[in-house]
Amino acid sequence: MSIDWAKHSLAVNQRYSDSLSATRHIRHVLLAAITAGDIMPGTRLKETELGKQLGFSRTPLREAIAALKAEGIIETGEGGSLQVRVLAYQDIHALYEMRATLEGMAARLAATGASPAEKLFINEIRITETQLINSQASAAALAQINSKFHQGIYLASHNGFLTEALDRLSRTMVLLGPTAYSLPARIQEIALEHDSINEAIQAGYGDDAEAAAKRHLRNAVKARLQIIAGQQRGSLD
Amino acid sequence: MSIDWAKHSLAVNQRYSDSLSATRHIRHVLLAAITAGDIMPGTRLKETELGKQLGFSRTPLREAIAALKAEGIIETGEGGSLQVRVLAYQDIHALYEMRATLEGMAARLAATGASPAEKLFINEIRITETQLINSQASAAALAQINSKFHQGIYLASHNGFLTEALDRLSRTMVLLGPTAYSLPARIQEIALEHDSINEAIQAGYGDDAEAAAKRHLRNAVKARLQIIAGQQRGSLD
DNA sequence: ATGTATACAATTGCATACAATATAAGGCTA
DNA sequence: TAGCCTTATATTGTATGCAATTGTATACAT
Repeated sequence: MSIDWAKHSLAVNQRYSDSLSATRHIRHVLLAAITAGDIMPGTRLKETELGKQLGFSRTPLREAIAALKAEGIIETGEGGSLQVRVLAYQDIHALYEMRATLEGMAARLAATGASPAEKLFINEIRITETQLINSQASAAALAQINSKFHQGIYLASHNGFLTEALDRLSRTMVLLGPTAYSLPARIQEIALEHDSINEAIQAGYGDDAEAAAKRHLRNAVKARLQIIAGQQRGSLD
Repeated sequence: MSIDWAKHSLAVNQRYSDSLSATRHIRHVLLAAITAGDIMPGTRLKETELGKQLGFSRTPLREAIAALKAEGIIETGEGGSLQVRVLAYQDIHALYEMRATLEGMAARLAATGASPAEKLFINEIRITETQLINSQASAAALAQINSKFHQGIYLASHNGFLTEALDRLSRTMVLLGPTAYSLPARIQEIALEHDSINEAIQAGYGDDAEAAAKRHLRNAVKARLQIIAGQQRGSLD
């Protein structure tokens, strides 16, 4: 059975107006497929097969994979075979620990150094988020606005390396599976936590912003563990 | 005029016992050449030329470059041409700001979570460093032991993502040119700063370790700015 | 029946060949 | 002479083919 590559491919083409090179196109499509859960961690990827399915030769495919390997999304298994990276249990803690530190840093920098326009922008996203929650939007829509909120803070930090590191972590996070928005109880909590981050940023309180962001992430781990506990991972395999 | 690739190639082969694939070999050689200053930021890299000089075809070369692009060491200029990344002045601050946060985090985690063996290991490196300084070792030797000291702390943090992020930053730092060990006055300062980091780690004081690491990095920026100011960058280019 | 060796198939790694695009030079016209 | 279009060259992007390595199945021996 095969994956619906056309869907992801189309989405990427729309987003980038068909202007991407094959290598970059493939990279985005693979990330989209992993994010969507079409390819699970541990899945073995065969170059010839993938190339045929995606409609590209192996050369750009291999370049895309080289980039994803450098990012830690794809890893080489035994004997050089390719597979989607499998995160160990303790990796989850390490991942969130990193995010807590970096999100804290970003929130602090946004609070102390964001321009008025950037603060307005962040605040606006917060308002939209509330509206979406109240109108009971889908988990996907909420995840998207959540992503925008955080992204807005990253950019307002005015630190390209920080932004890139956080983007990278986000891409790695997709290996963990469904987002916290699959937990109804968590949605309201997230809104409140975002609120305190936003308020600290708007007021320009660096310490508060950092603390709020760290609290937010600590709670996120908790939610994540709950999700994992819910997935009964059989010992077969 | 050409670069002495054989030297770097040999060094890589020795370090990895010729066991690397062409792609990885090339990646290491390119990094070594950039670190050594044989290829300066902004230098245009031509695939055909590089491939011929390195003795590999363009395919593994391009894969190595794809990985380095993903890491932000190589960038694509106008029209898809390749060049070694050029860091802007403000990038330097962003880079050190990131390192300060992450080194602080690593030092804290090392202080609170390192095993006795790890603490001993870090302490031993510190002792070796002092001996090297007293025997007036070369800047290269000092840079190497410095790297070991920091690496030891990274590993003791028991956080793979943090270690990787810091390694990545270190690799990006080579784009800045010569290390701070080219400043004689800075050498003693570094030793003292390392000492306070080490002491806090040995004592298990997380807060102190983080603070000491951040101080260390703040002073490092200062030294870096001094080096940059020393390089008269004429507008002749 | 189980363990091992060998042969075969599948897959990755690398090299060469071709296509598309950008850069630069030269000539033409205003 | 300046500006622009054309063409030639250089360089990157993609495809295909071959070699080497690894995984797997089958047959044989213990």
